[in-house]
Amino acid sequence: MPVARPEPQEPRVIAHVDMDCFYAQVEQRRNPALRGQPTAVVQYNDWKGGGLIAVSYEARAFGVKRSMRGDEAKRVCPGINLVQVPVARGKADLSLYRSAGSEVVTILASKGKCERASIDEVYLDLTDAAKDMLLQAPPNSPDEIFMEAAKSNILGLPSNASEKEKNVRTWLCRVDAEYEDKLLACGAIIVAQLRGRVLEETQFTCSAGIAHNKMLAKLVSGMHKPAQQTVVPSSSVQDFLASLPVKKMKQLGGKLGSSLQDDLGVETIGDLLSFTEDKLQEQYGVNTGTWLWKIARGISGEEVEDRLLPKSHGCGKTFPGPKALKNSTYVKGWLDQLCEELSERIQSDLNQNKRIAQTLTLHARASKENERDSVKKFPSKSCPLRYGIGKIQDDAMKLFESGLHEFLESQSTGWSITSLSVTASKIFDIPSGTSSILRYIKGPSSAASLDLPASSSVPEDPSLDNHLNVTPIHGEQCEPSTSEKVDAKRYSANEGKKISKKLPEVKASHPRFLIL
DNA sequence: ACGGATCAGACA
DNA sequence: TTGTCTGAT
Repeated sequence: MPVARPEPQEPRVIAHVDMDCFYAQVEQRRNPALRGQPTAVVQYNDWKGGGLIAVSYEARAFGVKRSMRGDEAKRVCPGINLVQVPVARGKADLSLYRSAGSEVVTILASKGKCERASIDEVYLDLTDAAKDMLLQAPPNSPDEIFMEAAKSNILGLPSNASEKEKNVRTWLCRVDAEYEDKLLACGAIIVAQLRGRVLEETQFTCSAGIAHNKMLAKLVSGMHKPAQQTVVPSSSVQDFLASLPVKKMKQLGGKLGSSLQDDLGVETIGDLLSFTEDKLQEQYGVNTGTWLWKIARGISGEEVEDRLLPKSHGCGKTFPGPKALKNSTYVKGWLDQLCEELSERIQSDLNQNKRIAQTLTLHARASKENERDSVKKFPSKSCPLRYGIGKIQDDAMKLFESGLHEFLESQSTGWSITSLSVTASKIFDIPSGTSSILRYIKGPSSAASLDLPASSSVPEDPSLDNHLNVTPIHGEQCEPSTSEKVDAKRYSANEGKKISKKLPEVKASHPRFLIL
């Protein structure tokens, strides 16, 4: 459920930057023959030509859409180039796109707070940069960047097609503008500059929205695509929201939005204005109620987080229909593959970013045969994460077995798994520099204390994993793998509570580690 | 009999 | 805190 955040007093300048059909651009950069050609990226192509996950604008012109199948795309656009997502260990491997996304983030983070919102999107807080510009070089002259910014779309600005750019130019450097609008104008110039750098340095185009909060920036970043940006002056907010279909608002694309339509007869955000805050709270609770009341008025206090890296790493695969996994041997095989990729990714995160993941979670979907609509869910399970491919594989399998027993408790003859995933989460920075903060303790086998190699290089070779295993200290009985049988209780929440009472200091912003 | 693979965040 | 659920891309 959405929650309202306290609203900052000072006007902020927030941008949402969104890469245009990102995976398609990545493939077009990789293979120049695809540039300017209708192109789509598909994953797996054995069934109906695979599923489209990105469609170039050349292909969209033919009516090709995401969520089409490769076969269908070929029908509406026979000349389309279908590029497959790389496959590794029998599953789609997105690493190519992840690293391309990192290239972009690195550039976009250079002008202020930057939050990685997804593999191809960021939010920026450009308030300080915009204020600086306003003091030192307020918009006026026709330099190059300014000319780019002049191609912005200004929401609510009357645009006589022919005079549009002139209108935008005058809007951008109005001397009599409100302070807020001047800040936005500076923001637009900064974003134009950043997008220019992204294009120069990566060859990728992106679109952006510039507004006073994240909600509005996000709403308009996709309004003019590709390779364009849109500004939302305060004066245009009410009219804009008034006619905006509720389902278009972030967080209202699902059940909550449907409930607004079905239960309250709300079709547009503007319709929300006729409800009191109390009424909305009564319907949806205090948090969601006040959130709804505020977004109807264009108010959103959500801050841009300073975070360039993901908070978790997950690997998963689905096994649709006939491909469902029907015994533990198959499950083990696929789980091993997934864990191998996961291990590789967290190992890179450790080496490159000095971050350690603390929790391993297993997720599965299952169906039971022979049972009238058995919609019982397969329970997800987690445990302390121990580094090293073999350990992760062992632990993941134990988690699966634990979940499977619970799943089958009621009864049932046959089961089959239709999706599997493993996730590493609770990722902490390793405080660098003064290693005195860190307390590394050798495991039970030997009792000396130990430091991370000062060179800061951590072995990436998986074969070395055995020598360096880092585990959060409160994962005391961190091994499901030592013993022959593992009781599901071992993973229960109670254990953790006891331990954290014993060691209250682990609640600090960084964990203490055990090296086995 | 799932668009698929990932992510984030709120709630109990 | 774990696990569930929602929502987004």
